[in-house]
Amino acid sequence: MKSTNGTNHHADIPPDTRKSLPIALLRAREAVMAGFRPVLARHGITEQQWRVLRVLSEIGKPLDASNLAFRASILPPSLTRILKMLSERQMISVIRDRGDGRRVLVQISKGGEDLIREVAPESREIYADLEQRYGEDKVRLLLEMLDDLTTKLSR
Amino acid sequence: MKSTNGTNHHADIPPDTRKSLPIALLRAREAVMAGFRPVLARHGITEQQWRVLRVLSEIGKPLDASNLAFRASILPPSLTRILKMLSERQMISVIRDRGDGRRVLVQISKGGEDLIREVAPESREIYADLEQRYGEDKVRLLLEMLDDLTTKLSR
DNA sequence: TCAATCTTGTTAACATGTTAATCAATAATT
DNA sequence: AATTATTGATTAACATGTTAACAAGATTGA
Repeated sequence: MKSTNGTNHHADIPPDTRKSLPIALLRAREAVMAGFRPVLARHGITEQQWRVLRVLSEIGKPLDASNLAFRASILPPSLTRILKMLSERQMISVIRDRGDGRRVLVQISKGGEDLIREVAPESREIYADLEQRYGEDKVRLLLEMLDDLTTKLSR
Repeated sequence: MKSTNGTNHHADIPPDTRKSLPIALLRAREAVMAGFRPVLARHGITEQQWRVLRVLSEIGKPLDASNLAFRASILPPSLTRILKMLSERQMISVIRDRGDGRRVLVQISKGGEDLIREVAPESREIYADLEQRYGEDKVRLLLEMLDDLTTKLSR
């Protein structure tokens, strides 16, 4: 039994924060977003709103809220609030499903598409800089490992 | 120029969410925390409060708020609120620095240490299960890559 | 058919994230 | 010493995360 940092006299209970996967993921995400957030902020949009718009743009057709929430990795209660915002700002259109009165169908509108076209160049620039700093192949490998981890833990 | 998902007719603007590092990091973190959160919830504590307690326990001596915020990866405004909670629940003690009246010194107290001892076994169990599912060596490699990424982007 | 159940989305309540403004204490400058 | 600038922490304001409860529409089964 050995202590890894010299200051924790509880031995290995718990592992120190440098070896914590949740914290490492949080910090990495924070470091990545530090480059992106200013770009989005300049366009008056949050990271989550951006994710919603991107998913809708990729899909290209009306999507119900549950599916949208899943694809954008946003919880339903948050999505409800975000849809209200984006709808007021004319970036999306929200209508009730004719066949199933519970469902809400969301579609990107012209305002949203315009915003995406505005932000995309800057976004790609940031991402290119990231790949250049960290290594294009390492980014690919990291993505693969993260996806693998997510898959293996979701069962 | 090729489309990667068949539905995005904006070509490569922007890369689809499956290849997005921020989202991959978010999902991975979410998958990891899904196992961990119930444990903390059973003990009536949030993930961030747990991080604060762990850092204080590892350090083992009074720490000023700025340092604590940095080590726990929590922003100062959030930390202020968290310290108030933990202090009311007798998990930490907060005093002003004698030498520098601006600083606040935080130290874990008996209640906090007790909680850590309670949660630690379950925590290790979850982490062990994670390592077993994903692979011990892959966890190490992933931690290393994340740390590398964070470092390279923070300059 | 109709009551029980399930599903979808929303609301509620509280905690944290995020940025900007503020306040008090210290340090720096003249 | 008095003024100014900087620093550390807090407060404010708004957006999201998180869990639980809820409401309304759809399904099921007796």
